[in-house]
Amino acid sequence: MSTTSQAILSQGGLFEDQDQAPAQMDFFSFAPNLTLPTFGCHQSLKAFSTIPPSLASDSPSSNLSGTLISSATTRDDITSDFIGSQLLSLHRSSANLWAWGDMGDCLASKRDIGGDLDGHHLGVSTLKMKKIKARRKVREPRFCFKTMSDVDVLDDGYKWRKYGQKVVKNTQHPRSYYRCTQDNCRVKKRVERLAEDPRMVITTYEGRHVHSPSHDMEESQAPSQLNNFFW
DNA sequence: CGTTTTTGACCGGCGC
DNA sequence: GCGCCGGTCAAAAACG
Repeated sequence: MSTTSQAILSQGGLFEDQDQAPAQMDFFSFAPNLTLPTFGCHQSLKAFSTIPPSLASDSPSSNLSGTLISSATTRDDITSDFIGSQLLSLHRSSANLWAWGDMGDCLASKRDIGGDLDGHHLGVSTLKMKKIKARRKVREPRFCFKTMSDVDVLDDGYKWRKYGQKVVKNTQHPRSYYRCTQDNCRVKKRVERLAEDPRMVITTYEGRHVHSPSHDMEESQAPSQLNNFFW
C-alpha cells in the first residue's frame, strides 16, 4: 500500500451507516448534525481526534459530529495544515448516540421537531427508520465514510485480515470484509466501491479498537497515550 | 512454514 | 415454511 502513488485523494463524508451515504458528493452537507464516535480508525477520522481533547475524549457524552473532507490516504499526509483546511463543520454533540437504536431515535425526533415531512434530505426514509428500530438489539457502534480513492483499502494504521468477500445485490463491485488482527480486538470493517461512481470507496467501521494502531509500535517506538491522542 | 487471501458453504434474519 | 440475502466460517491456495 505504501507503493508509488499515494497522491490519491479523497473527499469523504461521515454517516452512521453505509445505507445513508449519498451517492453524489453534492449531498455532502447531508448530515451535519449526526454524531459520530471518536473511533480513531481511519486517518481522516483521526483528524477528529486532533481537535482539543475536551472534544475528542472517549466519553460517549462528548461525541463529535461534522462533515469531513479529506485529501490523504496515508497518515503522513495529515499535517496540521491539512487538518485546518480539510476538516470542516465540526460540532459538539451533547447526546450519547453510540447505540444504533438511540441513533434512530435521535433522527426521528429531529424530524418531528423540524416537521421535515419528506425527510429526503436526511437520506433516511421512514422505512429505514423501522429497520433501525428493529435492529435495536445490541449493535456495535458503526459508521462509514466515503472517499474518492483508487486504492480500496486505505492505510489507517491498523492491521486487517480479510475474512470474506461478497457480491451484494444491485452492485457490480464486491464488498470485502476485514477484521482487526489484534487479539481481543473485534473491530471489523468493510470496503466497497460504489456502483454509481467507481472512483468512490465506502468504508464502514464497526466496533472500537481496544488498542492503538500497530504501525506505531514498529516504527517510532511505542507512542505515549498522549501522542496516541493524535493518532 | 507461518500468515493472509480466496471462495464456496453455511447460517440466521427477514419478507412473503 | 421457504427462499433470498448479507455476513461469516473455514479449508485450501497463495504469498512472502
